[in-house]
Amino acid sequence: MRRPGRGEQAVRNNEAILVAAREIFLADPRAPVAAVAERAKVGIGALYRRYPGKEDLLRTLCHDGLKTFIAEAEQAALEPDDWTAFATFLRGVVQADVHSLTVHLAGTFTPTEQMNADAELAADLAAGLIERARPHLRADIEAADITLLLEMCAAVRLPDAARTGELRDRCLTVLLDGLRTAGPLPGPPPRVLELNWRWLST
Amino acid sequence: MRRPGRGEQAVRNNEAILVAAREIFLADPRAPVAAVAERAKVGIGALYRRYPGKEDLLRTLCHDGLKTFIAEAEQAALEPDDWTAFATFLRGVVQADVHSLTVHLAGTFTPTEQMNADAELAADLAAGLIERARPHLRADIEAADITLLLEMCAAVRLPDAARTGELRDRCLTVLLDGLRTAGPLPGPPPRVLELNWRWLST
DNA sequence: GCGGAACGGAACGAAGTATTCCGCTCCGAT
DNA sequence: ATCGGAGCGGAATACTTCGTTCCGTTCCGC
Repeated sequence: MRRPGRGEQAVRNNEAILVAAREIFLADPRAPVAAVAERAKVGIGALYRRYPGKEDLLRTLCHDGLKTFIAEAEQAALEPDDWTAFATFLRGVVQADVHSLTVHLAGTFTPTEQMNADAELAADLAAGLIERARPHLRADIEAADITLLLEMCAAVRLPDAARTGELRDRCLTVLLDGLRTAGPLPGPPPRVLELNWRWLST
Repeated sequence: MRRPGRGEQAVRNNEAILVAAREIFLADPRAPVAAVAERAKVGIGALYRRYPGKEDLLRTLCHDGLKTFIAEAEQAALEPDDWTAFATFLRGVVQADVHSLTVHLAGTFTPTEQMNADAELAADLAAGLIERARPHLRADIEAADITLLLEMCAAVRLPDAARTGELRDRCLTVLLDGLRTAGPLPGPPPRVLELNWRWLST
């Protein structure tokens, strides 16, 4: 079912804009919309035809990331070995770079109802994986700690995306090994509200 | 040796501006200069009397961070136990939040010759501490890896500075434990040029 | 050929912000 | 008392930077 000419271009643009937006906004969350259009090799008009405004584009991007997170969690949950499931989950999420989106774009748009629901689902799935892995984890690790660790991995960032992935995997390995040791951790674990501050209005 | 009146205020402002600038620019590297003045309870004029332009302020701030880094390294090096020296160094640097400055402000100004020299000294001091700790570290850790781990800790950030410090310590503990385990790490370690890309001109 | 869907990108207007400028205040010396 | 000027505050200036709109053009499908 091949779409010829203009129609074909339109379909390609749909994709190209999202890919470009991801690259641009991951590199700089405050980048101008025009930069996305340029990267996508598309006129600004073509972009605004699809998204009523910048905020909608950001929202879509972030929601996509959330869906990826959920998909990774569901995928990893299929793994029978508890620790492997947990590690696979973390590696998948880190490689997908989901948290860069979340961390950088949080607060730049108001989430939809659907996004909130998905976020809750995502949290539940993650909690399940962590619970399964708990026997292998140091005693005082909580789910909220994992969020923090994921954000830490997202902080590893180079101009070269592929290399960034390699280095993140390297860092994540150190973290994972650190999660299995026995000693106590200092201070109380993060509370949910402490992790969600980016979303608080204003 | 008390300085009365205007002179007293001037001295206080010197400090107030730097403290305010640190807080403001750590929270948002692109914050307007006016925000610093407001936070410091100082007129913009008072600020521009001291720094010819925004870039000079940022440079000063970053250079101060570099000096802090050096001081922490020298301080930690006094510790006789190799591992304790290493851990003390990392905890000190993380608590001082040096890397937030580096990571966020890199590229917003051109470094002075003195800064480059200090940066080299800092690298040497850090390398010395890492070398001392090497017997306790997993085999394939390199100095450049430590830079990355410090940047990761800097990514932990909350509105409340004190709480941020607590959580960073928590995360750093996981990392430190991960650094002592035995397994191999995936991928090649970061190269120096990969870590310095933020400084490359435009 | 025609109509309209889709495009590209110039132009517009609202913000935001680095820096300048100037009138005012207060200290210290004469 | 008075005066000079160091230091201050913050309004005004002069741009720059975007988000968004608009319109002429292109290209299919009929």
